[in-house]
Amino acid sequence: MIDQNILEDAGAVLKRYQRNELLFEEGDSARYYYQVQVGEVKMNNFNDEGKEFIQGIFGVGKSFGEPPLFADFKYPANAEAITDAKVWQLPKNRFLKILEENPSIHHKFTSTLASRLYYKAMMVSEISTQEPEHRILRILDYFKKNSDTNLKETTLYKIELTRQQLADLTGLRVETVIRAVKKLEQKEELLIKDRKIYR
Amino acid sequence: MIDQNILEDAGAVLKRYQRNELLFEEGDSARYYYQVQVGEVKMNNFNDEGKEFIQGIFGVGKSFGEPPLFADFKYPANAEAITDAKVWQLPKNRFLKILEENPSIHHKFTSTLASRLYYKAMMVSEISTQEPEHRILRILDYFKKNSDTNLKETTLYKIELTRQQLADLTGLRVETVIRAVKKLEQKEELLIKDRKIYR
DNA sequence: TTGTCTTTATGATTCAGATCATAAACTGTA
DNA sequence: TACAGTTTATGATCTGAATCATAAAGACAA
Repeated sequence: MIDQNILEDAGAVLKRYQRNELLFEEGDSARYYYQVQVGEVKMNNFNDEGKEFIQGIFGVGKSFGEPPLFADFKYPANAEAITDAKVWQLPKNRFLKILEENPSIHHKFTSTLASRLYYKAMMVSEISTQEPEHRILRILDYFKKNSDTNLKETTLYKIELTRQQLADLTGLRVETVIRAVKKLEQKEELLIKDRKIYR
Repeated sequence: MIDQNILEDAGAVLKRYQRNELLFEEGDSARYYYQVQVGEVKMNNFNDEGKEFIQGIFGVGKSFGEPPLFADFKYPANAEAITDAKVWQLPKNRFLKILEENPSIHHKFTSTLASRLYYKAMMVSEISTQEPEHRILRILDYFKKNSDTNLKETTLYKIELTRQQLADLTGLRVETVIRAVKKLEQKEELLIKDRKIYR
């Protein structure tokens, strides 16, 4: 995340998007740095049959879609507003200039990329070798650990994801997630209250 | 990749490993920067039933295991020598000092991380939504495109991976890879000569 | 309060890829 | 040149998650 004042000074524009609106598509050239001011944005892929896979969900203060600004490739996924949103948009060259002039900001982005690699390494390994219940617990724990609200390990964390989103994040089907979540509730690995999952 | 002279000046040590020897394990703290001088190293995970997933294969000149040096987390996977190998090993703080003092090197690593994110985003999406043949073609094309030997798109590229490695990279079983590869040969999407795959 | 959309729920059936079993082809080496 | 280990190959069977079908519960707006 880059400080709002720095963004404005560099000439960033605050764009509005409606729920379900696309910010960019898989295969597009990367021309801007994006940072969420209000709302939520997801990055996703669709296969030939229309099955969705969610690469990541980005909330307030989070940036996304930077990798192609650092290396030379097209977007590997789409970006879509999950809710109505306001998103800072800064041209690539100005973004890179900020990094050049601020080694500490550059370092923070390197660190962000490293964390995302960690998440992806975890997910790809889970998806390719682990069963549904295992995958779901893993991602729940990841979201809990990386939530902004700093809570102890023992306190319950409310998962702000639908069963469908959990499915699209873990490569499962929504029915499978529903059934797995119920089993996990029976095993007391999680709690369901008002249809919401707590872990 | 960091220039050998810079590595030596910074006090890097060239370590020897035998085929199948472990360099570090999942869960270990990251204390060194690693760069392959001779041979090949893979990073992998095993699930409870012992099924392997290969996160990446790193040949001569390639570095690996840097992400936890930038952010604060444990290794998400093991590192194992595929062949007898010599690997540069440089303590974390000296590695970070090199980056601080050489913005261009820092930028190159950011770019490397971005490329790896691209690979992982591709693989996780493929594995979660695509069929075996599709997955295999995707990874073959990726290896072809990223091979050191610069060849045209039309020339044949020899895949230096066993069926088992392809399976462990794509989350499939070796029998499934063998069968899928044969089908792809029939469809003339690839060529098999002396059991080797060409694409 | 009616109607539309989204989300969660549940049972029945199907099927692709995993698993199991077995062996041939090749590689390296003692 | 025999032998142990690795890699590729192939058929038979199994199984867990996908798929299909259907509906109830909740959210939201008109």
